[in-house]
Amino acid sequence: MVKQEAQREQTASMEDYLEAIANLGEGRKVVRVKQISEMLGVKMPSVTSALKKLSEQELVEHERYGHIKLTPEGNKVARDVIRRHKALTRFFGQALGINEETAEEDACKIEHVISSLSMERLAKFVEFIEACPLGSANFSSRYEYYLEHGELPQDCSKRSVSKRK
Amino acid sequence: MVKQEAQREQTASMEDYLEAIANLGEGRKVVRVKQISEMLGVKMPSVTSALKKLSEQELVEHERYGHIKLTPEGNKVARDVIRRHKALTRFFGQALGINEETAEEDACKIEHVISSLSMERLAKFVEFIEACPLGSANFSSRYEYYLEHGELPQDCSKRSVSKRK
DNA sequence: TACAATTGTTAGACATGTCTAACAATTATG
DNA sequence: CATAATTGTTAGACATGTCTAACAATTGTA
Repeated sequence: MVKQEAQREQTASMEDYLEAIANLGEGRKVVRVKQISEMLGVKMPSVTSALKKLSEQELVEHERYGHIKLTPEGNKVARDVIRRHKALTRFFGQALGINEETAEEDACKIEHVISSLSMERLAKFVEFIEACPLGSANFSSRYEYYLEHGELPQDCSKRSVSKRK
Repeated sequence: MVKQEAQREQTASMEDYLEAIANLGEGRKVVRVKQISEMLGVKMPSVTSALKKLSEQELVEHERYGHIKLTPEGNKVARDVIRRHKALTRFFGQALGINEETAEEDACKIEHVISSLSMERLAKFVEFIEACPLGSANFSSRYEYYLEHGELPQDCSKRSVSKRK
């Protein structure tokens, strides 16, 4: 029994390659196998092999020893990965206050597995946090208090509940 | 060159097996290969094969045609996966308002890749949202307004900015 | 321009995790 | 309790994606 879905979806690996090529190619810069391999932490033969697969799917143009370039379709996929990546990085960085390096790492993993629905909501969430100074200020200051002290700030209850440690 | 790290980390697959065994074994219920295979959507030989690997690592006790049980170490790993799973489900469900099914799916994927730092923060975030009625009420009502209307509620700015579409 | 250094490719090994087909053990039932 | 149904295992194919080793092309430079 063979999967008969559209087969349009990429694996995490292939998405990584597309993303790397897009990022390296910003501003019409020439993209090299070596750069991709360094960016992704794999050896050059892995890149060559990935480029072959992506060429067959017409997501990448690549000729032996020659140029590497995303096709319009490949670019579309890459842009989408990058969009998810950025939103996730912002979420972990801004909203959760995670350090940049960890935020990046998590974004790199999660970008490949999160559903589009959750992705949209997360993006909206970040937009909201960043755009709504009052809501977010109240929110984040209380949240930070909670993070630091491990208990809720006093103004957190509707009634002035006496519950203190 | 061989990786020389502690080799303690499990793959997503192996974590899934451990998690399934823990869930199926709740309340001392007998765990069967068939159940695991159904729960994870794989065929039985895949389960047998996974059990073999997990036995070698002493995370699972399994004898041919016999009982399947987590070792204390295996249980520890499984509990940790389940903890992440639950926190993520709550985050997507409660905080982002995602439907249960999608929240589950995303949790199942992300639980295997998220860093412990982000995991802790996310859990705290959910705790906060759920525990701080005032902060969260203000926050979520504004957030929901934003989700529904696509623009910020009027009380969102510090100054009464005129910026309306 | 010839040679050296660098970059890229090919071939093939290997690890992981899945599957199907065939067989074996266990369990249920007439 | 004998046989059928179910459950589980083994063997081995296959897909993905990585690697090393060897070789080939390109580029830089004396």
